[in-house]
This record gives sequence, structure tokens and C-alpha cells, in this order.
Amino acid sequence: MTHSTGIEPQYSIADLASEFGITTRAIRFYDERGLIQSTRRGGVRFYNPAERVKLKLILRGKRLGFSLDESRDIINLYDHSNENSRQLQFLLGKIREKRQQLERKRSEINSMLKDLNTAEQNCLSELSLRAPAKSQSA
Amino acid sequence: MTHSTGIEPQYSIADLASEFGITTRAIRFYDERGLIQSTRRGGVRFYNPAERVKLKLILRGKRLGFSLDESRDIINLYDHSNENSRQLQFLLGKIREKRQQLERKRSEINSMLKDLNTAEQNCLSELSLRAPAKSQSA
DNA sequence: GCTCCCGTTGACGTTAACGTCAATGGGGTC
DNA sequence: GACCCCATTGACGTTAACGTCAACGGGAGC
Repeated sequence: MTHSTGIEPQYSIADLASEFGITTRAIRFYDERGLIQSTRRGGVRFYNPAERVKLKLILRGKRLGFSLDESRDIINLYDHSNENSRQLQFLLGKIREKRQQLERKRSEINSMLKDLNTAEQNCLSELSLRAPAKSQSA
Repeated sequence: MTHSTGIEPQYSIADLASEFGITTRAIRFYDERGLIQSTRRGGVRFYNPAERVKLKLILRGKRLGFSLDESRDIINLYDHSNENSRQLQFLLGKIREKRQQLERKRSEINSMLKDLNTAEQNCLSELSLRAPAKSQSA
């Protein structure tokens, strides 16, 4: 599969579906929407490693609460071929926006983790009350 | 619960809607679904601070990609009144599951942040190529 | 040549999470 | 007591993100 010279591996739609645990319908949906691109061989879709990575990004985005449109935007942040300086500046701004959004998400996750920790402590202390004492029960 | 002041503040549906930037319809929807509870005064909904906090948790959950059902589950992790030891053990397990899920999300966010950083660096280096040199352009 | 399996394109169905709209009603206020 | 504003209930509409189903086709194996 991994040819060292120049030939890229190609993935069928079923390959990717089983690798990522999604349906082929979902992949076709992303394809129709232009989130990923397929090369056709006799009407049949094939995907190269770059498209596979995009698919990964889409699924990661979904797990983090991003819509497909947002994921598309995020993907586009990485793909800047022959842009001029103005476009690059714009891109840079968007990248920094996205970073702030992600940092907000991360801090909200940290809050939730703190809350869970106190909930766990409450649980444990209530359990220790209900249970007989470990060491010193006359 | 230890409350010293005695009287709790009550929030109208419009209060909460404007505070959190959502519509009253959304709040009624959460209410119908039992994610939050209202006390009625003449058919009109009112919410106490505890329900306001639940609403906050729901919205935070949404931003992090949790469904309303998942947020309901998370909220229930904090509310264990008079449970027996078996139920507490079960709760403890769920709390730890949720924590792992959140930690996965956090590490995925960290990956995305790394990706964004390299994208930013690429942008910057391309810009420095396109732009004239800072010091010696004469 | 027939069957099986995978793939394709429509077309329509589904679910979550609300939005929108109509009819109704209470509470101030002028 | 008419007006206005906010709230409620019910009903139906909407959008995103697919699921499902039907009809069709290519190619591998027998």
C-alpha cells in the first residue's frame, strides 16, 4: 500500500466508512456538500490521504460541537494555495478567532471537570457515611 | 440545604431569556422536556436560582457538543438526594465516564490548537516571503 | 449467462431543537 | 373599560444531518 515513491493510497468509500465507524451515506453526504472531494473511476468514488484527513477533521469537529459548515471553515484554514497577502492576513485573523473559540471551549471543559470532581467527592463522602467505618468499629 | 437569607430570587422566563441570549420558546421547550422545572404562579412560569444554574449547564453543554439528553444526564449527576449505596456507586461510575469523555474532548481541542498553530506559522512564513524584507529594502 | 456484492443516483423519511403563528388571558394604567 | 404588554398553550413549520428505500449498473466468480 504505502509506495515510497509517488503513488498515493486510494480509499474506497467503504474503507473510510469502516475505518471511522460511519455509514457510506454520511460520506456521500459530505461529498455532495463539498466538504471532501472524490476522484471518480467509472462513477465510483475514491479518496486520497488528504481527503481522508479532512474526513477526520470533520468527525473531530462534530464531537466538539462544530457544525459541518464550521468544520468546512476550519478545513479551509489549512488549505491556502496561492493566496495574496491580503487573503493571508484575513486567514490569519480567522485562525486566531478559531483559536479563541477553542480556548473558550477548553476552559468550559475545565469547569465541567471541576464540577464533576466535587460531585465525585460528595458521592464519596456520602458513601463513607452510609458504609461502616473501615478501621475503628469497636 | 443551608440558606441563611431565607428568600430566594425568582426569575421570569424573560429574565432568563435575555440573560442568556436565548428565546423564551427555547426555555419553554427545556421546561416541557423536564430539563428544568418551573414553579407556576397563576399559570406563569418562574424559576429559582437552582433552575437558572441548570439552564446554564444546558447551554454550556450545547456549546461543547452535548445533546439535551446528555446535558440532562450531566445535570442529574449533581442531584443525588437520599440515594442508597448502590445508586451512589452507579452514580460514581457515570461521573467517571463523563470525566473521561470530557478529557477526550479536551485532548482533541488541544490537537486542534496545535494544528491551528502550525497553520498560523505557515501563514506567517508565507507572508514574510511575499512581503519586502523589513530591514534592508532600499 | 447468472448471481452476488458493492457502488451510484434520486427521492422521500426522520430526529433534535427549536421557530412561528394564532388564539387566549391576566395585570397595569390612563 | 379600553389599551397594551407579556405570558401560555397548541399546532404546524423549519433546518441540519443524515437514514432508508428503490431502481440501476459493473465486475468477480462459477
